[in-house]
Amino acid sequence: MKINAPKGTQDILPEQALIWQWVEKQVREVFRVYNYGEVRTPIFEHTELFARGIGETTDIVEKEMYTFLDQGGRSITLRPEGTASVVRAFLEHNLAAKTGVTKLFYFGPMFRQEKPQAGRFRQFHQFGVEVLGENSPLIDAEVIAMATEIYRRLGLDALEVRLNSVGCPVCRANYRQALLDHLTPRSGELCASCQRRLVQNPLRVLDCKSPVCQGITAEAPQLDQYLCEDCASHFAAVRRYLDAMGVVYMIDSRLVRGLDYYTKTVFEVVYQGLGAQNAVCGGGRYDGLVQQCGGPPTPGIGFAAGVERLIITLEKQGKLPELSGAPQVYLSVLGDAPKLKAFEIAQNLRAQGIRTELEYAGRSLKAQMKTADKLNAALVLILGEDELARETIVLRNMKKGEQREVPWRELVTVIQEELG
RNA sequence: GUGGGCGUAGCUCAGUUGGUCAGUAGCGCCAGGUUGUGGCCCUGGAGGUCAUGGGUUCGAGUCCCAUCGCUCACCCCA
Repeated sequence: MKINAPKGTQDILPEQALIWQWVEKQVREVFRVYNYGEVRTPIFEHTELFARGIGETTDIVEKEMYTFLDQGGRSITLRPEGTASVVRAFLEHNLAAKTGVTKLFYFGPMFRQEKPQAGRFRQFHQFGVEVLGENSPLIDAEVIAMATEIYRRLGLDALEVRLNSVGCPVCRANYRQALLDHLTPRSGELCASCQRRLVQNPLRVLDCKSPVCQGITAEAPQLDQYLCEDCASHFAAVRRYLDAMGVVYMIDSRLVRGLDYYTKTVFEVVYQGLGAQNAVCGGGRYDGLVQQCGGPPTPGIGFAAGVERLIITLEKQGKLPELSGAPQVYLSVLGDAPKLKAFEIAQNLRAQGIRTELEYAGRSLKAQMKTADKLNAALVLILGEDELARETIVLRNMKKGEQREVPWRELVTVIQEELG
């Protein structure tokens, strides 16, 4: 029986991997200039971390986690997101003591047991940042600007930044009550899922796609009218800074993200061309999370961006870069006698940093040339018995279709010239 | 977890109302047309239990059911 990759997972083959490497390089460069340090946390954690950090009643914790008992009977969970782990590491190593503000980024796989669809996988990859210990709205604006900078750098356009504020626990509670007062009398008209949301997380009714529910919530009180003075002025400052930096965004008062820990600023970057799963990046402020994870009161803000969705967007926009995995040199060998010498030459070229492929099987020259052509090798070297006797090798420039015989000792220099 | 669509060679797919239907198809792969030379062209070749298991029928890739897989959407999210 043939074994396939588990549902919702995928192999990234060499050709695709070039794109991944390129994306990762660009992303890392942005993080570098913004002075973020990388943190690599385990991909599994004690289940309790996510339960407490993300929120017991979120969909992620309730039904999407890969959880199992290890040999010692401890409950372990494959991380469904990055923030909880980063906060855990931040506290565990007391990073707050090292600098006033801690700016971290991560890049790696996440796991959620959902039914796969376009742009959604069970193992998917995110990069993201977390800033811990900074209250200033300036950092909110910087984090959002940095996210847009990444997409700009990758050449993407037509992305939209959606921005909102969900307030703090105090003003959100007030709003929640006001919303309940408005919705409860009309609960019978809401769609089935919203009737459930009304009990579990009323704010989520706001971003229901059902026209009926949208109609009802259109007349509902607006969250921004309930923000307390601190939250309102923070939100205003964030917008002011974004305006000043020239970041284009739209206020989306229905934007209420699904994770419990968000406070004040929330935002998403979406690309409409992606279908139902159109968010390429989501984040916000989480001023209560560190404390909830057992640390001192510490403000935090961050975002997470999906790599698969980013690459799909690149594809849809035709922005994939031209990347080559071709060898620079293909070394053809004719007959048995030159084999060892050919291997020596190949090893020498590799030591010089020249990407070199070697014929292993001893096929006909024609077959070897075809392979070299297929691999898109820039140069082909041919070593047969004649060349072996003369201590030379034939060097063929595949693009020009020209070739000449080169003494072994000049080979590296000549190749470097040919490769430009 | 719920619903829709799909499942024929490595890939992209033909395959007519069930009766040589298993394709001379394209690309790819291998070999040959050159004794030591690619891209174009020509010739030949390998490769499929038509996802799997039942059923209907004289007869099923073609109809029905189930299972599995893929896919899209809902839920939710990156």
